[in-house]
Parts: sequence; C-alpha cells; structure tokens
Amino acid sequence: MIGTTGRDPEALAVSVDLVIFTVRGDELNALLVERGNEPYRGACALPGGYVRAGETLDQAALRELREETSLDGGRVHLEQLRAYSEPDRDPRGRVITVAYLGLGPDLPRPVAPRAAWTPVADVLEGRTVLAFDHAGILRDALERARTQLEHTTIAARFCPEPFTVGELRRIYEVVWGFKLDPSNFRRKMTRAEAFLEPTGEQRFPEVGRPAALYRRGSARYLVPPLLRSAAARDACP
Amino acid sequence: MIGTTGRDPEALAVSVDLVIFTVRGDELNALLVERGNEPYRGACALPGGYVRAGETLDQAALRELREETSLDGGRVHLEQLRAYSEPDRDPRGRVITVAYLGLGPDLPRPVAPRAAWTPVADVLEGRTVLAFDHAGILRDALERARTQLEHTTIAARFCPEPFTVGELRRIYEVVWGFKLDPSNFRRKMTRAEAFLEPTGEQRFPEVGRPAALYRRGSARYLVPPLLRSAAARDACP
DNA sequence: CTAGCTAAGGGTCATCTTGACCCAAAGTCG
DNA sequence: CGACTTTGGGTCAAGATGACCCTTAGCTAG
Repeated sequence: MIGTTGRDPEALAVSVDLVIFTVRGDELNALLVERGNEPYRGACALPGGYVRAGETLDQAALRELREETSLDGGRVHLEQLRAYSEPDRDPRGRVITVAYLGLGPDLPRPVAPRAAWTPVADVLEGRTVLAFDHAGILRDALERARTQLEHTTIAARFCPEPFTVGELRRIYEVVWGFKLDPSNFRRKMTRAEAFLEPTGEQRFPEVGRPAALYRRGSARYLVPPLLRSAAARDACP
Repeated sequence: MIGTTGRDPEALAVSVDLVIFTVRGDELNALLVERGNEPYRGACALPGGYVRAGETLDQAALRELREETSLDGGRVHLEQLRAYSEPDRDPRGRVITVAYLGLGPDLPRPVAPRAAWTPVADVLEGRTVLAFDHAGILRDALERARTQLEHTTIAARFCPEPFTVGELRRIYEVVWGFKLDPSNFRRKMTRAEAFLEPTGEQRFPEVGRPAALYRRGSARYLVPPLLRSAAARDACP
C-alpha cells in the first residue's frame, strides 16, 4: 500500500504497483486492496508500495507480491509493464510508479487484510472504482496480457500443472473475452514446438470425454503466434 | 547529460535516457554523447537527464530530445521502453532511469557539442564502449525496434516523405540485419491496409528504374504482421 | 546505337497456416 | 438405452508466404 504519512512536496518518490491477474471460474480477476486511509479512503487500489533503498524495482515488486499473497515469486510470472508519471497522479506528492504485470494460476485467497480478488469486468464497466490512475494502469496491463497470449507461452502460467488443452483454451477465452474453436485451438497448441509436454496421464472430468494431461514445455515463445483477428480485437472491451 | 554535482546517497533520483535510432547510409545509428565529467569521463553515453519537478517522463524525454538534436517531437517517434533500477548502476548514487526509444528519418547533425551519430554495430561489437548500463539499454531498445517493425508501421517513420518501397525495405534490412526479397516485400507492403499512400509521383534515381513515391498511411499496425523467421532472428546479433 | 547494368514492379507456383466445418470417441446423467 | 458434453481427429477452401522468373525503365560504357 501507498504510505500513510504526508510527503515533502518537493521530494520525488518511486513506487511499484502490481496488476496480478488470475482466472477463477469463468472470470478474469485482479488482486485489489481496499484503502484504509485518505486519499481515496474506501476505494480500491492496486497493491503496491515505495521502493526501498538498495532494492531494484523487480525486488520491490516481488516483496509486495509476498506481502499481499504470501506467494513466492516462483509460481507467479512478473514482468515490468511501464512507468506512470503524471505529476498530479497522487495528491500527496510527486510519485512516479512503475507498474508490473503478474500472472498466476488460480491463486489462494490473499493473506493481507482488505485484499481480495475482484473481477476485471467490474472495473472496466465502472462497478468497482479504483483510486489514483489505477484503472488506466489495469487497462494497460490487460492489453499487455492479451498481447502476450498471442506471442508467448505464458497462458500456461495461468494453469496449475498438470492441465488439459481445454483448461488452456479457457484461459485464452477468459482473457481475450471471446470463444475459440476447440478443434483449431488444439491443432495449434499441440503442434507448437515445446509448448505442451504430454504426461501420458488422463483426467476424468465430471462430464465429457477424458482429456490428456500436459505440463508446460520449455518454449517461451509461440511460433507462429496465435493472433486475434482484427474483428475480435475490436469486439471485446 | 547526467548532472555534475555529487548527490546525497540516501536520495532517490529519476532520470530519462534516450535511445534515438536513425538510418544513415546502410547503417543503423544511435545518438551518443561523449561524457565530459566523471564517472566514465571520455566514454560515450545515451543522452538523458534528470526529471524535473512538475514534468512527466514523456515531457522530460521530449525536452532532452530538443536539447540534443534541436528537433521538435513532431518528426521523431518516442515511446517508453522500460525502467532500469539496479542500485549500483550509477556510482554517484541511487538513480532509477526510464529509457525511451526514439525513431526518426535521417536526422540532422546533433546541435549539442560532443553529441554524434554512432553506428550501433560499433557498440554491439565492443568498438565503442558505453558508460553505466547503457550498452544493455541500447540492446533492449534495438530488440524492441526490431519487434516493432514486425507489428507496426513505424518503419515509415524512418523515411523522409515522400519515399519509395525500396527505401522502406532498406529500413527493414538495416534494422533487422539481413536482406529481404524485394518482390515479396513490395507485395506485402502495398497490400497492407493504409500503410502506404501513393502520391502518384515518381522518383528518378541515379541508377535503376524510376520508383513510385508514397506517403505514410493512417494505419498504425501492420496486419497481418511481417514476422522475421526464427532462423533469421537467431542469425543476426 | 547498342549492350550491359541496376532496381522496380508484376507474375507463377508449391507450401503452410488458418478458419469453418463435420464427425467419431468416451465419459456422465436421466 | 438415448441425450448430452467434451475430447480429439479429419476435411476443405481461402489466404499468406517464400522462392523464383521475367519484363520494364532508367542509366552508362563502348
């Protein structure tokens, strides 16, 4: 959380803010904390805090992640998004923040009090109001996540291992916001080099045919990429 | 340039550093300044400086651009690359820097003394040594520029208008570091929606057949993208 | 004037990828 | 058993790509 004390208006502070996405059920969720102090008391905000002396931005982001979710960085993919620097973005003083995008499999309930998973749609459609410029940061993070699904293999980071092709497809559908053809999706994913590693096991779901189980392969990039059509890109919010 | 005075080791400063690329002849060049002060006196560095009070990062980057090249932002495409935050990246104290990637057509000689266009290859191959972590920043910027050429229409920002398809192709070849098939390249570019806008004029070069002239179209993205093959990606440095 | 050079610009063709389908297989539930 | 759901395999046409070929239109050397 952003500190509680007033700040020298001349001073320049640097913070990190985290957009942690996870897929729960059929919804994309982000980790938000309810603010206990002014400004924006009672509103929601992205988890984050000031960068400490001797700490890199990556280390600060990992520390905040641990404080809010009690997760080591091993299970969550964290990457720098960009810096936000509007002089009046924080009414307490000059704070430049570096946003991080985090992705993880259906994560446990956050440990921090007042922290909770919130559907991203609630923010996009105005049902949940975010403090500061955090709504804009969240939108940028969502767009980055959607683009990353096209070119990289991070979608598998959303899935607890082992997982089925259907589970992986649901990640794409939830993050992108539209349905994919199951058959074409399977062809694409199973033929991609080192994306999926078959375990040989099967999973027997409550309904439907048993599905083969996979583990994440070694590939970091999906070549050729799986591009959203221009039409689909425009259709979703 | 980075300031000349010593700094309080407890304080945290934020700077911007600019990687400005331009194509001159058959080489990709970056704008570098020779350092007149310690540390790294005599070495080259990226242009940059501290962010001032009340200034966004974008504004700081534009101001530095003007100071070094006397160019308004209109002719140069500037975008944020990422932040660099290793605590010991600057021996004078804690400085977090946000790097910007800039692209422009064959730009005039820089106005600032000790500033000069330098072939990027000289840096990559160690003939030119950069101060701080600037060599790493330059490599990251080059990789970003290469990726941007695949998905966006920024390559045209390297070309003074009006330009020919051959000139545009040379941009790709110089930035990517390998040759492209002229015929296939033309097909791809002229069929891309709103990338090239024919002027109807022709240019008569010293040698070879006259070429049709184009202006930048309104499209910002190149769909479908023009992807480097995995082989080509690995081949170039 | 002609041959030779260079680069533009148009075309062919085999291959690959994609999107829209269809359909059988293998489980559960009524 | 039959309805239902999801997996997983297949076809087929349309489009994109890479490797070519060849003509065109300017220049220059002889």
